[in-house]
Amino acid sequence: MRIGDLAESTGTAIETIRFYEREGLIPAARRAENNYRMYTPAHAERLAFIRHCRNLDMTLDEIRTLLRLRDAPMQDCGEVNALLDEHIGHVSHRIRELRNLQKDLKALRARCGTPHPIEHCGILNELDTVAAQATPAPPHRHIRGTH
Amino acid sequence: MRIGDLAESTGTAIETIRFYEREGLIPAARRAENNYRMYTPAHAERLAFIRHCRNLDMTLDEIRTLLRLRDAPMQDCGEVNALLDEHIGHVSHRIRELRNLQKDLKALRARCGTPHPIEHCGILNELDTVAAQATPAPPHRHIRGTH
DNA sequence: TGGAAACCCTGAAGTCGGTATAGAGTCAAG
DNA sequence: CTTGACTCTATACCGACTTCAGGGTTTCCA
Repeated sequence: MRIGDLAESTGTAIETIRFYEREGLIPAARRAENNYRMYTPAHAERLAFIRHCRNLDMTLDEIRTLLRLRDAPMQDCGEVNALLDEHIGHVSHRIRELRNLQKDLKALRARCGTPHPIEHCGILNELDTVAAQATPAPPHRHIRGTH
Repeated sequence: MRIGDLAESTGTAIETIRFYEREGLIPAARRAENNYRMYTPAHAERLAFIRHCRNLDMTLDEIRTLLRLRDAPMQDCGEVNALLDEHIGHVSHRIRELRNLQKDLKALRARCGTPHPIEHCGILNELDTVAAQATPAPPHRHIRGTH
């Protein structure tokens, strides 16, 4: 299986696969004579696992931990449970934040029903004067990922 | 007003102020003889505006647009309304996504009530086998911003 | 058979919104 | 006169990729 096939079968961009290899998330593939990467079903399985975790918005570090645990089948899975619980907590927290944000945005939007000259725009005036006490956003947040 | 005063009065890190200057969000400050940046209340106002917008999770590009509109008080503010509506749409969309995510995560978590040996862990098995059809996450999402 | 299209490779830089660090200059107080 | 607080520039770093430049390889179709 070549990298394009693996990409298609797992819904992953080719560059992302090479990136995961560099990051050590998937083992380096055996190379064919022309230096093309050749993959086995085991690679596809592991990559599918990773993509599923990414679909659940886990970080690559979290996924690395899960992979490590998965590769050591002797221990018990308490750590897996804990990681998942923590992740669920992160998501809940972010949802609460975004709901507060939404409340503020809608209140702001209500300041201006129909277009006015800009100098009398309720929205810009509010953004000018009001200190932002509600939901002070921590740095490095993304609402949307595209673009 | 020196940069430290401006930083304190607006709750902005000094490095962030210099970063905004490089990005063209605030005009370059006049320099004192010792090459220190000297700010006026007008700078503080503009920076407060920017920080308020950031607290509402707007991108720097969105803020640039708002600043441009604000600086041209002749036109009407229909574009301001539209930008805000679009932003509210982004936030709503993200909340819906995260709620779906949360549903999936909780279903996954329910697969493993108490620790088992890892090879029988319901969570890892589910992550292995289930294709991720629910909420396929677009790239570049952050649930949490800290760290 | 030839040449274009489709695939693959490496390495490096760009994205976003900052944060952190190194190394140096400036200024006021003790 | 030295200590500490403040400022400056320039550069690198964060996550999770994406994009680009510049090349090699394979496959398809006329």
